[in-house]
Parts: sequence; structure tokens; C-alpha cells
Amino acid sequence: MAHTEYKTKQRSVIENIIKNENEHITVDGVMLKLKENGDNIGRTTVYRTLEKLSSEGKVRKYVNAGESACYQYISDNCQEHFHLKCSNCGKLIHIECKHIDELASHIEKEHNFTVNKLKTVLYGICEDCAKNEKN
Amino acid sequence: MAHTEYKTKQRSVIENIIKNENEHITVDGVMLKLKENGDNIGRTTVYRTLEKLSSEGKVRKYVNAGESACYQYISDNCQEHFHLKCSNCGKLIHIECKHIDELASHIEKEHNFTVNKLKTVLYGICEDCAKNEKN
DNA sequence: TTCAATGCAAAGCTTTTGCATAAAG
DNA sequence: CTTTATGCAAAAGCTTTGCATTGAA
Repeated sequence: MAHTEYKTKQRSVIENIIKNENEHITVDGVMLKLKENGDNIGRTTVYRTLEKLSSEGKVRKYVNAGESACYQYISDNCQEHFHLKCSNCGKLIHIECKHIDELASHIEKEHNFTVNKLKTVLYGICEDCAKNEKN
Repeated sequence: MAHTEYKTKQRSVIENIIKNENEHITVDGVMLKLKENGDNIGRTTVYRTLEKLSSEGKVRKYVNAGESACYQYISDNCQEHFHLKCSNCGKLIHIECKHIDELASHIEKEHNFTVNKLKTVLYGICEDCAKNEKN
């Protein structure tokens, strides 16, 4: 039936953690914060809460190859960043840069495809690895 | 140390399957084709071969939330364009567009990161799925 | 009292690893 | 004969589910 939502301590605690996280966070990350704060909340509940927030559109969920899912709260002033991943060392670099918006809006207009910047990862070689390769 | 590569029946069979697949294919998909052809090759070998091809840059690997990884052979006529992948229906769209070069050169100059267009996939929602979501 | 939420343990999936065996060079 | 590749079974991660219990309304 209609399904009335109950307000619980667990829900608000988890929601607060992800709200105060400026970057994305994994379930493990949430579990750690909970432990730090002395909150004893089951991992299952964390999964279910994040999943719920995600389906409500309050949180973005995204996955990368071989990694746990990441969640990020969608705040009003949320500056969407995107990611560069080094194919050599595996390092993940977060950058905020308006240039991808230009590409995204072009692709949306001309190719009728809405790019999800959070999900998108540009692969390549990072500065450090490029240096080392030259040696 | 140098590691000499051996030519095996399994390797060439798997490589052929993915070469003749015009879109992407999962490990399960490869297993199925193998069974169809009467080839008895272990799942582990399929994983290892695809991983190897991927790290050699011959195959592109995609990961989506809650799905098995997909692999796609990078053919010669893939060199000039890059790829959009719909997170909803999984469709892979090939586009030729110079705009990504501008982004890539900006990222290289300002963020000291060399983007690999071949490996990079932009995730988002395709036209058809966007329409359906509105209903 | 009713029904949603919780949490443990167990199950489910995909992917990786250990190790003995087979095959290539 | 030496080294790589294979394949089974088992392990490893991450995530979901079953079910009895707790707690919000």
C-alpha cells in the first residue's frame, strides 16, 4: 500500500554523514565514520539507506571498475566534478573544470546524449607516471 | 623476466569471438559463444584473456553499476572516434567529434594529464531512454 | 497494535587466486 | 626441459536477502 516512512535515528545519522562529506564516500567510509562517532549501525542499514537516498535522487551513486560503489550527496551548491584515472598507477584524480561542461553541452545538443559527469572517467596517464616513463 | 608469450588455441578462439562481436560482450556472453561452438574453455581463462587484451589496449572494458563487465574489441575504424555509453540501456554510441580533442588538450596543458581517447567512455543517458523517462 | 526499519547471518554474484596439470617453445 | 597457460575448486569482495526483533506511529 501507500507505505508510510518512519523517522529513525539510523536514517538521520547516515544522511548527516553523507551530507557533510564534500566528496564521494563508500559504504566502508560511512561505516568508519559511524565507528568514529560511536554509532553502532549495521552495514545492511547503510546499504539500504544509501540505496534509498539514491533512488530518491538525493544522492548520486556511481561505480568504477573493481571498486566499491561511491555515493555523493547532491547539495544545492554541488559543483560537479569529474574524474581522471591513471591507467598506469590507478590513481583517481578529481577535477572541477568548466571545459567538460562545454563538451557535455555540445554532445547534448548535437548528439542528443546527456553526459553524466560523475559517472564519466577519462582514462590516461598522470603527470607522475608520465615523468617516470621518460626515465 | 622478459616473459615470452605462448600461442594457444584458447587465446585465439577467445580473441576471435570478441573480434567478431561488433558491440560489447560479457564474460558470460563469451562463455555462451564458446559452448555454441563446442569449444570447452574455462571461465578463468576467459577472464584472464580479456583482462590481458584490455591491458594491451586491444580491448575496451566497461563497468556499470550492478552489471558484469563488458568488453569490446578496438578495431582500426575505432581509432578516430570516442564512445558514449548509456547507463540505462547499455547502448554504446560511437561518435566522431573534434570537441573531445579540445578538452583533452586543455586537460593536458592545465591538469598535466594525458587523456587516452581510446580508453575513455563518457557515461550518460541516450536520447531514447531520456524520452522514456519523461513518460 | 501495526507495520516499517533494523541487524545479524547467510546467500548471491562476479571476479580473482592457489595449485596441480597440460602444453608451448 | 623450462616456462607459460589452463582449469578446477576455493577464496575474496561487494552487495542483497531471509527472518526474527526492535521501535516508530
